[in-house]
Amino acid sequence: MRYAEVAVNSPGSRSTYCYAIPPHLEVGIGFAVWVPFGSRVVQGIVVQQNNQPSVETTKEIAQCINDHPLLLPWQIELARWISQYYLSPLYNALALMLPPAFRRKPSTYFQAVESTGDMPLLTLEQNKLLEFIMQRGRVSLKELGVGFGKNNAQQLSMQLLSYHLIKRDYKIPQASKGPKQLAYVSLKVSKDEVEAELSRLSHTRAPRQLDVLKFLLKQLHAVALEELKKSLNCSLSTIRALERRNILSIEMVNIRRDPLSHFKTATGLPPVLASSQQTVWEQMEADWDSGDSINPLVFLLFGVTGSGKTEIYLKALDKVVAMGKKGICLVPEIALTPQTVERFAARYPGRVGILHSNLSSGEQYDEWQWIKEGNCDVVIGPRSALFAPQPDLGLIILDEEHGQMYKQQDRSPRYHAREVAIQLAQLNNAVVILGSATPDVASFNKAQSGKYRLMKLTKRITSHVHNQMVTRDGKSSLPPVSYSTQPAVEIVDMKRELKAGNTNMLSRSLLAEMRNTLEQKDQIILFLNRRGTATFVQCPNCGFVFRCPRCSVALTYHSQRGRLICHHCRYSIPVPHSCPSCSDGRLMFLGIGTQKVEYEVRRAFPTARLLRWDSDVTGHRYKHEELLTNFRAHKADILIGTQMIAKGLDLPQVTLAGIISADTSINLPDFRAGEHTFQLLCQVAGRAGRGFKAGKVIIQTYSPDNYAIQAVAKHDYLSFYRYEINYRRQYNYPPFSQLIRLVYSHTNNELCQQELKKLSRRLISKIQTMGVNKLSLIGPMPAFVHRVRGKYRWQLIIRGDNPASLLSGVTLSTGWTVDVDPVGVA
DNA sequence: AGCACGCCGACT
DNA sequence: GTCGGCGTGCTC
Repeated sequence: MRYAEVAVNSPGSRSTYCYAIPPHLEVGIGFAVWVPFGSRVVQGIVVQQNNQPSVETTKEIAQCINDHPLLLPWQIELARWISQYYLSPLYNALALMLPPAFRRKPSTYFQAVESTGDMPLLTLEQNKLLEFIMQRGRVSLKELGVGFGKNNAQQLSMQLLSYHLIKRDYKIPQASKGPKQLAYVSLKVSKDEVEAELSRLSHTRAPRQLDVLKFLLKQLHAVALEELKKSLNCSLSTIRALERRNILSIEMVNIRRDPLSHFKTATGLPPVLASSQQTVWEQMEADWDSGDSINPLVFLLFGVTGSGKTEIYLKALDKVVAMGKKGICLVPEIALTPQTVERFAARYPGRVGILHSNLSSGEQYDEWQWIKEGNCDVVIGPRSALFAPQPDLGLIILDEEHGQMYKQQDRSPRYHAREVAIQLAQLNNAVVILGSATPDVASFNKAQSGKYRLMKLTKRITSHVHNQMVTRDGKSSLPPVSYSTQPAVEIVDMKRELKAGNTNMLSRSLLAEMRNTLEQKDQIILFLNRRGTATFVQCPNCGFVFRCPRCSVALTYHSQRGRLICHHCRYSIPVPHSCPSCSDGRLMFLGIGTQKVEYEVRRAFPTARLLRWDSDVTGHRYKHEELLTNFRAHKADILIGTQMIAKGLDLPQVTLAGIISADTSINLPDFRAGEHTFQLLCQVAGRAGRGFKAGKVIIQTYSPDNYAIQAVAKHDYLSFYRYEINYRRQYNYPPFSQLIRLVYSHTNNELCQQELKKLSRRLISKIQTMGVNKLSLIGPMPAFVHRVRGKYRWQLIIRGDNPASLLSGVTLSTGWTVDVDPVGVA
């Protein structure tokens, strides 16, 4: 007998379970299988095979899900690393690499059994259920739940099962997603035979059949059945009649639902590299080719916005493809980076794969399969695209490597795409390129210490992306590459503005620059990181603030819907007329949001055309692209938006970027607040002056002396970095230590605190017995978002060289989540 | 995730 | 005295 170690799809199962492999099953490492687990049947992945069982009693693997292994050994190895590093169940890590729509849930069925011995005494309800089952023959648990109540049906059936009056089996649903198929019609006989048929038909009363044959004769390829019916306005029976006589055939053909089909891709020629790019590329190639390089070879491509990083990515991809290998390119958010996709698609027409959750599950399935078959030279997508089944992986690119989106926050495994990418590259002997204008402080630190190769692109190249889209004949010439200067940045002290009597959220400087820009017929973007007209509603008399009863965060006023909305759980109430606490009717709508800015701008510039872009603009898949296209086509003068407008947009006609308030992000209770502010402001600032005209940036703030804001004004990453890295060293924050965040969530706040205290005490005593280990605890404290969906959240952070060591042997009860290398305050 | 076991409050 | 709530622990 052979045995398999199986990672099963059941939360909390940290490692694997041992199952016997029945002789008739062809099972090996990487196979997906159905296994009995407790009273259920669950999906599992075979990660190891042995001749001896690892436990005394084993069950047998029920069934294989596929007739071939789904995962390769190196993928299992990668999953093991993720599981170990991020302290997540192995199955969760493996699940990252499984095909889309792999997940299935079997349903339980019951059948009555011929009773052999004495009938045990049954309760009334048990009898009723048994009779129901006997009547129907085979009944699903779900059906029983409808008639008897879910819990009741569960219990009763278990009782009957223990009396051996009924038996249980499972029905595994069909794989939900297969390739999409379309019916195609093609002629089955030679041209001469068709001609003969035509003349025969012309004597009969079958003009429709005649039309169909004539139409098909003119076609070179098979015609989609629907298309044929539509263009000839004929019915299926007409076509069927011809099929019956073997003149034509109807066949199902696999269709690839191409998510790039809506892109009008013109083939692009590689442009001549600017000398700054050339220098960097030569250096990279030298490192790359000098075989003795470390594995994996990681480049940190540090280049200001508009310095031409994408062209370097394409060069690297060219090189990898020339070696017969393929690449993966990660972007922080695919919906917001259509330009990157366009650039790759233009250079590799038909050879670009796209994977992201906005695709329908059918599209995801097709794309996954398409990639697995080796059809894509590069796969572009968000962090999950890292697990695309790209064969012969030679290159992994992380664009905007500092992006917070690269960390999976909401569910286990809470992995960071950068770290996993490096691990993945090591397993495949691939090269990693981390690109950023404002690298993660930890990444830059690694580059400084020589763990990564630092490549600098310091010069800004005037945008020539649009001219680069030349036609297929490639005759149009490229404009000469030129360099442009960084935009001038002005910091406006809003305290002074207030003292001068301007209570408007738009400072005098900003208004003046906006007027100027509009006169020049240039474009403006205004950046703000909040949404809603007012952040919160407060009573001027007693100070009461409207808060979400479940999440404890202030409710946000949305004028369009006329409601106060909780941004965490979508709880909402109609706009109140008076204070519920003191009945005062003079409620204040405080704070600023994109809608409020829009209002103010309209008042100041009534004739300017405005576009507003915030997270309210969602719903449609291509809404973002549409909005961007409109703005780029200069159909509006001013774009007002949140976070989203900061992300890698190339808007050549924008010459003014205004940051309404830099303070929101800088005051967040997070050790990375400075870094995030710097990165955000740099990105916004980078939007101005990407074309041939010089740009201008205005930052409004109440803390004009803050180091991050000062560094943005000087376009000086290095001075920011030096300040930041000293601060991190001084307070022993990453990269000088590692953090693990433990969050406990429960409906009872007191219980939460107790649980935290319990664990905290236990960990403290463990630190003492382990000896001085440079380990410390931060907390317990309420999580930044203290209450979500009716549950309170408290957290405890372990800080040290190896915080995971403190958790070995510690089993956390349900309600705990573990986040290794947490980011943000979420 | 389910499902069973086990320990404390409101009912006949 | 029991029914039933949920906190806890286990599943090869």
